[in-house]
Amino acid sequence: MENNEVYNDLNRFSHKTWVEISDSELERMSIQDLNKRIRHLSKGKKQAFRKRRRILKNRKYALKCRRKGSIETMDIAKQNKVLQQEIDRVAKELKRVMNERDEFKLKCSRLSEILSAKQRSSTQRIRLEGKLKPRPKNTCLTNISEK
Amino acid sequence: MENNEVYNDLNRFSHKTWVEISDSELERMSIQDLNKRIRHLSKGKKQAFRKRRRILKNRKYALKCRRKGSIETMDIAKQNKVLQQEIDRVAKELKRVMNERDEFKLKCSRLSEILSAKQRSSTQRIRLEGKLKPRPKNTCLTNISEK
DNA sequence: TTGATGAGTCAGCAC
DNA sequence: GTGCTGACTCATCAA
Repeated sequence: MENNEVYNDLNRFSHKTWVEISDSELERMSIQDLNKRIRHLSKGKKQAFRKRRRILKNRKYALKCRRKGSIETMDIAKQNKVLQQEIDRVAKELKRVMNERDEFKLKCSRLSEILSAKQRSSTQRIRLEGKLKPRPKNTCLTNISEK
Repeated sequence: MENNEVYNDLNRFSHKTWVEISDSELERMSIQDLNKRIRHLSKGKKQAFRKRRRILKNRKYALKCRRKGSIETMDIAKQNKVLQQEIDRVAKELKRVMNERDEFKLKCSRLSEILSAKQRSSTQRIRLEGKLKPRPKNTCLTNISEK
C-alpha cells in the first residue's frame, strides 16, 4: 500500500478496483470529477466517497460559520468603541461651544450695561442743557389710575 | 417493558439487575445518588450510566454556552443603538448651543457698533464745544519717525 | 468532578 | 447538490 499521501480506507480491501483520494483533493474536487474517478466502483463505495466528501465540505462550512460569527461580534464591538469616541469628541466640542456662548453672553450684558449708562448720562446732559424739559412726575400713570 | 418514561437502553438485556433512569432524572441526579442506584450493576454498566450522565450534562453546557454567546452579541448590538442615540442627542444639543453662541456673538458686534458710534459722536460734540482741541495731524508718528 | 468551549458531525432548511 | 447553521458529542482546559 502506497503511503505517499493520506489514503482512502474505504478501498483498502478492494482487490479489483482501487481508488485513492486525499481529503484535501476530495474536498476540492467537483462532483463530476469525483463521479468519473469512482465510476467503476460498487454503489456502496460510491456512496461512501460522496459521504466523505460531504463531511469534508461540512467541516469547512462549520469552520467558516464559526469564524463569521466571531468576526461579526468583533466588528460590532469595534463599532461600539468608535461610537464611544465620537460621543467623547462631540461632548467635548459641546462643552467648548457652551463656554464660548457664555462668554459672548457675558460680554453682551456688559456692553448693554455700558450702553445704558451712556444713555442715562447723555439724557442727563441734555436735560441740564435745557434741551429737554424734566418729565412731570407720574403723569401718565396717575392720569390712568385716577381716571 | 414499561414505557411510562424514557427508559434506559443500556439495561434492556440485563436479566438479573434492572435500573431505569430517565434522561432528565439522570441529568439532575448527584453522582452519589447515581452510584447508590447502580451499586449492584456490573462495572461496564456503571460506566455506561456515568457516561450517559456526562453526555446529558454536556448537552446542557453546550446549550448554555450557545445562548450565552448570542446574548452577549445581542447586548453589544443594543449598546450600539444606545450609543448612537446618545450621539444624536449630543449632536443636536451642540447645534442648538452653536446657534445660541452665534446669536450672542452677533448681538455683541451690534452693541459694539452702537457703542463706538456713540463714542465718535460724543467726541465730535465735545470737540465742537471747544472742550477739546483738534488733534494736530501726525504729531506723534512724525515726531518719532523724523527724530 | 464539574463547567465551559473549540471543533467535528449530523439534521434540516433554503436556494 | 451546495452552503449555512443549530444542536449534539467529544476532547481538552480550568477551577
